[in-house]
Amino acid sequence: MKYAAKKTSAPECADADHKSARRVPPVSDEAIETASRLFRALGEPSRLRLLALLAQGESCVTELALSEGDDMSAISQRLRVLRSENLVVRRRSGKHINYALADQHIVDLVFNALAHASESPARVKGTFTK
Amino acid sequence: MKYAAKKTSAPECADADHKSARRVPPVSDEAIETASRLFRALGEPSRLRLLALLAQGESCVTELALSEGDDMSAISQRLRVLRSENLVVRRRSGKHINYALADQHIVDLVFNALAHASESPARVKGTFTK
DNA sequence: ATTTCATTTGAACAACTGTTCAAGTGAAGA
DNA sequence: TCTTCACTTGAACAGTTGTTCAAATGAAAT
Repeated sequence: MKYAAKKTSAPECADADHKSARRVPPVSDEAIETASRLFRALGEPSRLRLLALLAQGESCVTELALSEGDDMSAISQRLRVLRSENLVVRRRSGKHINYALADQHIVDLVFNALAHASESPARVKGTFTK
Repeated sequence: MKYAAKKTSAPECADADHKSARRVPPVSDEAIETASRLFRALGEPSRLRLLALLAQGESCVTELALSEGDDMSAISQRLRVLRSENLVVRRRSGKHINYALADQHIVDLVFNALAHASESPARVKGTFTK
């Protein structure tokens, strides 16, 4: 059974002094949608690896397929979803089509996450933290 | 059919001068795995909304359920996956259990993505750019 | 002790998404 | 023009994941 939003009296959860915190502009539904699509595109090892490769410089499908040890079709499918979220751009160069990360912002996102991942202490499984 | 990794001669794709680019330490498989799990957890509107709410300050399950107009069970399930990726922490406060974003790093990730999403020009569908 | 309140959990089901493969496209070279 | 090369695409299938609901837990109040 769903609750009615913002209806009943507030359940004074936290001690008042916690409600201070950050001042944040309300987030539009559309921004949420867009951001979560972006994250979802990043949320697949096979695609993230591709981005990590592209972070070293642009590369064509054949080359990526070679690095990944997978066929072009598979790579191309992955690049398709990355492209649909504007994470990568392509341009033709002779017989090949080169892909590159779309912009610095993406580079940062990927590196931040990878950096965080490299130093993060594995997943939590227990019931309660202390 | 899969290609053998790093086998055959390189397919001189890009013009040599593009291969310059960024110098990047190789990324471990584990970092990729961890980072993509993190992204996947963020890649669901329902969960991302929860994080956006928590970005305004800690909150209990009842409160979140009220804001979201959904039942506690649903919220709790979402918090479970957020917690399994260390995105949120919980602590008991009387009868309630309060959740909060795990650390500043997460706050940044969420805001960066939301900011980017708010100014990004929708998804690409066309075949070729230019 | 017993009940109640706040939250968690497991299981089932439906929806979604990644992979695979065969067929299609289109630029470049012969 | 015909062929080849590099890449893309649609469709099918399987594995994954979010939602839902009923039952379980566990701290606090009676």
